[in-house]
Amino acid sequence: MSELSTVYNARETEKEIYKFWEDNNCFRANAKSDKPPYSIVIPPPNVTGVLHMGHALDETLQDILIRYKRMSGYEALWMPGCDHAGIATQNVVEKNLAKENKTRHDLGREKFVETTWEWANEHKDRILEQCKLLGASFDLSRKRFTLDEGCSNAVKKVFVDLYNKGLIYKGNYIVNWCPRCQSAISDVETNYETEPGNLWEISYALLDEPGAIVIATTRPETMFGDVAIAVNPNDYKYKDLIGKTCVMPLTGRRIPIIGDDYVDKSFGTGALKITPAHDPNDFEVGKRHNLEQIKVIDECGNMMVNEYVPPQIQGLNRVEARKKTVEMLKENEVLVRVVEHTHNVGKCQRCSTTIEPLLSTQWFVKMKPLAKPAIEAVKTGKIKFIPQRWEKNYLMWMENIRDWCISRQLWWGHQIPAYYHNQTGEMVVALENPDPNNYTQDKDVLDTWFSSGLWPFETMGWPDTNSEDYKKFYPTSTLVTGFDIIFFWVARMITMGLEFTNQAPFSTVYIHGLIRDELGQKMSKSKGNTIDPVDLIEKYGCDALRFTLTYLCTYGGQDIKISDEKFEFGRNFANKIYNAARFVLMNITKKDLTIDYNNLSIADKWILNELNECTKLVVDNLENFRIGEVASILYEFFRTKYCDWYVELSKIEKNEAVLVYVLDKFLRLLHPIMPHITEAIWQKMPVKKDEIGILFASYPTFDDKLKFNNDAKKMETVFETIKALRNIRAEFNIPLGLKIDIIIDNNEELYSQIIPYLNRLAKVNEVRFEKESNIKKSAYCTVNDTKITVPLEDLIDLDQEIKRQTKKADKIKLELTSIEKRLNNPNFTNSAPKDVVSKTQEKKEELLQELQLIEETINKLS
RNA sequence: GGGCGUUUAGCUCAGUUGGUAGAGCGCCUCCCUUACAAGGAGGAUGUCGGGAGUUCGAGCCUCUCAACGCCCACCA
Repeated sequence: MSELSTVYNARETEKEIYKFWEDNNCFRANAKSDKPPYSIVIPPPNVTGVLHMGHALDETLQDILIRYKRMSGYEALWMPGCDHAGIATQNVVEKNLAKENKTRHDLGREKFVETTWEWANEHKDRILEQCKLLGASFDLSRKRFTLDEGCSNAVKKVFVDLYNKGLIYKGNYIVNWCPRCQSAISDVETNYETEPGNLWEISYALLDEPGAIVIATTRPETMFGDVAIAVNPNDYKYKDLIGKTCVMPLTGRRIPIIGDDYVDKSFGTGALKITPAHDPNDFEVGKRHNLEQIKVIDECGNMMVNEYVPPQIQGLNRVEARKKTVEMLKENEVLVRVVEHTHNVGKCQRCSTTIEPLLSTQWFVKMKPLAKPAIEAVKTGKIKFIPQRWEKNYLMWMENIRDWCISRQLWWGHQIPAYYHNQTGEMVVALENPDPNNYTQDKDVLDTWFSSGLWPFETMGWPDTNSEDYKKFYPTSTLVTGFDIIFFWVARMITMGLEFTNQAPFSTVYIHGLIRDELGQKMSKSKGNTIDPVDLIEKYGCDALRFTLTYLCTYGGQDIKISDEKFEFGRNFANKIYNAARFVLMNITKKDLTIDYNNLSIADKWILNELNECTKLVVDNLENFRIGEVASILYEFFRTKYCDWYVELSKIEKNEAVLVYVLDKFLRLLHPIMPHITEAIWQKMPVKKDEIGILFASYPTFDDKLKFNNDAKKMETVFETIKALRNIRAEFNIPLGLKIDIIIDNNEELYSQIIPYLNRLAKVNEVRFEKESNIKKSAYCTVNDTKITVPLEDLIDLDQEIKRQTKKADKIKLELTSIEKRLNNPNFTNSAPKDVVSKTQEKKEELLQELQLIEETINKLS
């Protein structure tokens, strides 16, 4: 903190402070500590990732919880790390190769993986380094990578165990195939987009008799893989055709007409071509009817070269193939009509390429048995979602879960620990290759989410359940993430955690909203609407970024709309704190700053009471993950209570011990949200410090000895009075230089104590206590049961004052009417709780009294 | 098709067991009062999306309608 500048230099301070924490190893958790554990594992950012606003929010919230618990007597561990991000990383490296006109096949698998490791090692720390700019207090000495040795061992063990339990199997099924990634992807990695398309109606002639059956399809090129035409058995139009045979146009292949309930009579023509090798539903129908599976599109998205595909179409890519097929159908006059039809098309989440449903041999996890305990854990409350509504979402997905396709035809990732005998083809699933000379490992790697599903325990040393970290920090406490990866990640961690550690991997899942731009749109590079958190940090400071995000983060987990300017809010607050602290510290003259509880002014008691109330609220809200509320409570307390009133009052009469005490506690309360500025100021505080930094200082809690409710109430009266007098000054344009006299008709004991406050804060000259004042040319204000007269002579326009008072009276009358209506209603007085009734009664009396005072005033003026 | 969310001051949004509304930004007036103009003082602004119901009393609970958004399913 410079003594000169009135503007807080956030970046300079933040860099200095973060370095101080790092140099002192402040974030290193001690597995041998006696303190109770509190642990969070970071949602591992992709190694390809660059810090974005989503991370900024997610990391900030985790850091707040970690710092809060660290100050509250817990051994807090925040486990950092990165995800190897199979497809994403492989894409990046392949793109780099493409620049040299090479493909991964030019390098070969071994060399390619080596190259990818090089790239990963170079970039592995990039995003975690960026997280440091956010003030993250994670323990980098424990940093992990989902592809490191420990994680690899965990993955192998889990795979082998699941296989041995019969929960992993290899099978031939329809998968979502991305022709660009050249890999199968899972259902959750497939997004559906609505696209305009056509419904082509094609006529298949009946065999050996006149007539034809017309089917409708959105993918005519797959017709060559047809093995049947299906109709609904209850469809009178087609009923009689079941069992007959028809002839496929263009190829002349004969296929049966079958009946199946799956067919929707009302859609299209009511007749459906069955292509089991290229459509998941057709696959099921095909199985029910023991039909052949004919693959006609290959893994590159090209039409296959085989006897099923007409020569003109063989080898064409699927787009050209469709065109050509339609053309040929037209020529053969079997294209009945083309109907425009918008439909949903599966896209690869990574590269947006249209998915090709494809028959393929893949590895799957049988999810139903694994899901069961994972459902129970949430239903019984072992795991709680905040906000709770996400539980429903999670349960719905888990209850309808389908098997998880875990094999990927990539080179970057955990290679599947299945080994095939070179001669016999016999398969062995084991931790190690049983005999490298005779067995070859499965070529496929595992879905990235397979290893991240183990993240909470693989990072803690599992499968070594005796490791210190595992014993101390597992299960973890809270998981913080956005709702977009509940299925991808959270659900899988829960299933895997329960299966392999017999414990829920965390007890609370705190789900926050997503960051969006001002218009509520998702931020994306292609839209060009991204805001770079690093830029914001440079411009406004990290604490400002954190505070603003936190303030905007509501309990309901609503998405957060941001724009650059919104962060001025946090910056301004930081600046305010800096200046207030500077002022307080500049004015400390005493060595002994112990509070003398026998010698406190009502102002002192008021601020201590307010601090205490604020503390209670902050702690309650932190415990309940109402973090946005915490930010707003602290903002309100500091600005409107501490700065606007207490510090102002201290210019008149100060209690240095209380000034410092409140600032100290406030800094501690705020530290989890704004760690740097609070640390920087705290280091300069003249309080006894047992700890190296505020990050280890004890978090304040509610304290009975700070309860001063009565004095606090009196002080509120004082503030009311000052505000009322200021209001008079403003309304009658009384220049600040011109002091006013006031006449007070009541409550002399209190008012005589606060004359200096009135002098300074309302520019009052003389205070007189008189029951009756006869000075007509006055402005009036009432505070509770007290009338205050401000003689103004020529400064006052009496008509204006009458208007002012009448307006007030009207407002009170309006409120009185409503209150009286309530009180006169026997239903209210009988059925409402007694304290509500008595409070209403009190309110009525107060209003009546005030109204009386005002009416007297009006009468006098008129 | 199923589920969820949102609708409150010009804008962005709070509002925790139902007791008649708040903040930030913006706006108007005044003030460079020696911590802070990234500040201070004062002020204006709302039939709480529409309708119905429960209740003594509804922004909050129930039903219904509407608009916008999201998720799941993927009827060729």
